[in-house]
Amino acid sequence: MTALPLHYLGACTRRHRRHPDIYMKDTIISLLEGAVDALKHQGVLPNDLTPTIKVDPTKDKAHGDYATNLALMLAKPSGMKPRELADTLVAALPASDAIQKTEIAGPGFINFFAATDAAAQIVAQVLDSGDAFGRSLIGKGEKVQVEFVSANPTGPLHVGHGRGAAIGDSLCRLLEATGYDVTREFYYNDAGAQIKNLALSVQARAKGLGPDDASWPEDGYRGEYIVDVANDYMAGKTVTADDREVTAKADADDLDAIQAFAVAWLRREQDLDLKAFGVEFDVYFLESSLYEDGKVEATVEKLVANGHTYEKDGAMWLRTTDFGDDKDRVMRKREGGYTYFLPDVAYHLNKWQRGFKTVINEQGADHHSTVTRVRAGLQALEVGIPTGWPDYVLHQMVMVTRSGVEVKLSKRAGSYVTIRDLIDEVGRDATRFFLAARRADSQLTFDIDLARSQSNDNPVYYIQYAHARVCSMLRKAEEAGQPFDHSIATAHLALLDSDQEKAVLNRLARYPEVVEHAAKNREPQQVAQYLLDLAGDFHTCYNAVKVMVDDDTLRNTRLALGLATRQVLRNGLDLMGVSAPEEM
RNA sequence: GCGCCCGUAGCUCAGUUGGAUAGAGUGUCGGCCUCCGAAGCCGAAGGUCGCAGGUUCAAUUCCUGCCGGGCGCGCCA
Repeated sequence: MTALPLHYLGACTRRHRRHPDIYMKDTIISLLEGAVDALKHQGVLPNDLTPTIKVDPTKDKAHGDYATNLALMLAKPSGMKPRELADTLVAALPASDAIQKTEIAGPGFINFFAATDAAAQIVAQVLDSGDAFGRSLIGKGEKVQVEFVSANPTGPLHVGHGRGAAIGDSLCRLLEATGYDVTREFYYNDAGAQIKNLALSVQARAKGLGPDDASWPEDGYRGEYIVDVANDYMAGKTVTADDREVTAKADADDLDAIQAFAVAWLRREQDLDLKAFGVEFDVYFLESSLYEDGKVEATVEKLVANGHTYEKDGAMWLRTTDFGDDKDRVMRKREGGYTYFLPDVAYHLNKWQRGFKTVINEQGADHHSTVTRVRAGLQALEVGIPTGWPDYVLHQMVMVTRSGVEVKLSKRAGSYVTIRDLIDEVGRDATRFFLAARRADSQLTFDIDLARSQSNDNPVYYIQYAHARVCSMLRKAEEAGQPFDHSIATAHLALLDSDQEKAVLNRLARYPEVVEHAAKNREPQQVAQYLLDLAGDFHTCYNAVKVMVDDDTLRNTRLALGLATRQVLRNGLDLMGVSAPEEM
């Protein structure tokens, strides 16, 4: 038995996963495969042809529901004119009840018009699957680690962290929905120079100094929260953060005690903000632990032993230029102590050793220079880590405007907009949606005035409103003594035959693919875009087709479409960490 | 100067990995509630997809070069 071409096997698994009876697109693909095979046997097409068959939903309903460019792709290798080949392919298509008719259009597209009852089966599929609709096992349970936010514990989280949190968490939800075993991880840089700066700042406040005093530490943190930390420290308070509890010594001269307290204080602060944002981590990884466990030293020794280091100007350098960097990097400073990048390498080695073949780091693009550096360091370890590991998702800067004026993001100035500000002013749902609904690699303008205006402009309300509308219809039906009857509804789905209803049906059918695509490309904004489209289709349909009619069959069938829409809206919103309210 | 990212309607942004007449929101103008929620719907107007080449049957999408903007180019993280 000869092996099947790879694409063919792919198509087989795809069909089995997606139920060709339900998913029109896969039905069409398998029909086209049948046609291609038939034409090969007839000698019309060359036998060694292994086309990747692409079927897309149409933009214009005049072009039917789905279209393929197959005839255009095969025109050259078959030596036929595109439209002629399209005719031949259509003639060779196996018979199917799912297709009402086909047309050949334009330069040689084949347009498929779905039979209404076949297309409408998606409603039954959605209702049967419920929360599981759109979920898949593509990831096969493979372990994936996503590191995101990873803010320094030196201040409250700002909008940039918020974007990272929204994108990172949504990405995790997408990966979970596609069958991956996801670990959410937050890396705390609690061992570097900026932490000493934090301790000095708190100490200065504890001694009653302010940023304008002559002895205020250079580059000290000026934010008001430093005062709060200092007051709590001097009051001998106890704070709990993640895994540890720290009680203040109330001694303004003990810098180590101040540092331990301040870090715990700010970690607690950040954790509370993240919780309010609906984001929770599985692992909080402390940079300091890498020193305590000797991981940093071990990493240095390995790099030295591999011969990738050298001494210069009293410092120790890593020859990262051997691995694609544009210049070598200092790993141990002249005055002793390591640069941040060394523990970074040690940390990522640790991720690898924990068995994560896929690691995704979600970070601000202002740190993109670390990408090459960390990868280079990992290569220099020579422990079999693949080139280009780990993956990165970098988000561009967030500019915040208020009253049309940019609000500067300056941690040192202490006047930046925090996640907490946004949650309090705009609400969690809107904040999460805004921050995750745009491509990570384009800059984002967050207009506080616009976002806080509680009404009209907010796209998330548009989606939530569609959800609440369906809930309202169901309540209405209950009140009228005509509760939804599932068995009546799903037996007559062919009644969903208006243009508006068909638009919703086609949109629903696309959801699993959208989730798969968004997860694969690490682009949560595709889910946001889809939800806006689905909500739009639904609102249009709602205005065009009256649901609460006297006819039991018609009413229940239309309710079923609403219910299926509600289910998909709910599933999609959940992927973004946004709630699906029953009333607004 | 070098590296990464971006440039699409007045504004904010999508564009399903190369498809047909480039979409949505917002803003402007005009319609739709004695009717399931008007936070909604319908219509109009608004574009040399930064510019110029190249690859292709087909380019907003891929390649090259410019122009413009952001970020980075620390023995900071």
